[in-house]
Amino acid sequence: MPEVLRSANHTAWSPWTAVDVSPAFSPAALAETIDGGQMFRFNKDAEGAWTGVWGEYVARVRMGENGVIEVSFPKGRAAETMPALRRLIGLDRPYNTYYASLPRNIDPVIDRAMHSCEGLRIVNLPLGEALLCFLCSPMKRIPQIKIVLENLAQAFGTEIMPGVYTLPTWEALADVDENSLRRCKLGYRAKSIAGTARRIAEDPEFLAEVESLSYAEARKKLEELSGVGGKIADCVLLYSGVGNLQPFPVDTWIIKAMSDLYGLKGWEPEQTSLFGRTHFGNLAGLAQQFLFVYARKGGK
DNA sequence: CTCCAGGTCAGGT
DNA sequence: ACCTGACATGGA
Repeated sequence: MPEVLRSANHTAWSPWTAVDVSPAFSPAALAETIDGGQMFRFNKDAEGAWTGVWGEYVARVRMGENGVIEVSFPKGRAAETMPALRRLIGLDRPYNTYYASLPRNIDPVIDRAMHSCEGLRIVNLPLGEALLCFLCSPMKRIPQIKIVLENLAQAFGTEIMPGVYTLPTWEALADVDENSLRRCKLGYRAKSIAGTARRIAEDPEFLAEVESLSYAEARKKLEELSGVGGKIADCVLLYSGVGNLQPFPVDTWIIKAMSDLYGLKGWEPEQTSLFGRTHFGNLAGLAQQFLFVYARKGGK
């Protein structure tokens, strides 16, 4: 974590402001929403507050009294950052309705998973940023993904506050060779990022087109990119909001959860993803996130 | 030392 | 259509 963020800098940040939302975040839900594998750019400090960067925005978030979250912004930036943060973590979405629409009455597994993380939301990152983040993700633990992305931000992003860097744009990455990417500890994923940067440079409307397509078509289009298979395409679409809440990303944790909790022994990822979308309908991505959290906590 | 991690792809049946 | 190994890096 950058030094400037480690110690409270009262001149740089607005006072903490309570944001009352419904449903309320449980502490677990807040942690899982902003720092549980949907996003990788929020870091927790010694006081328990997270500081995060997305797009050109920076914000701090913490759990306040009585389960009400509190937020703080760079001084003078509250007016534009508050609505951006609300969009990022889904505060203006009807999650009470979403929760009531999941099949918890007929499915005790999803009911238990939802109880374990009351208030969980799905984030809405900029599409290009979600793509970059999940291209760094295969065969890495979440802490390692966060380190690699911080390396990329410091090497090729923009410093928008002392010690705070945005992720590089795809335009910026198009000018970076694969070996320079490897120095950010990307390993073999450097090739995917270089290839994707090249494709987007040749076809500047690529991401705008993805945003205009249906979920199924958008998924297919993203899979044209190097390093993007079904799982990463689903993560990119889910955590950017482009696929609404339909995508059901299937990783090793979801394979384990669906095998252990739903009896889908030996099912392939594509089969499992279709099962999720069929069983949970157009909120499959939200159900997936509850199951992901539940599986990682060992079913507690 | 060995094993595995929010997978994908190329190269073989 | 399926199956298999390779792919970088770091932590347990």
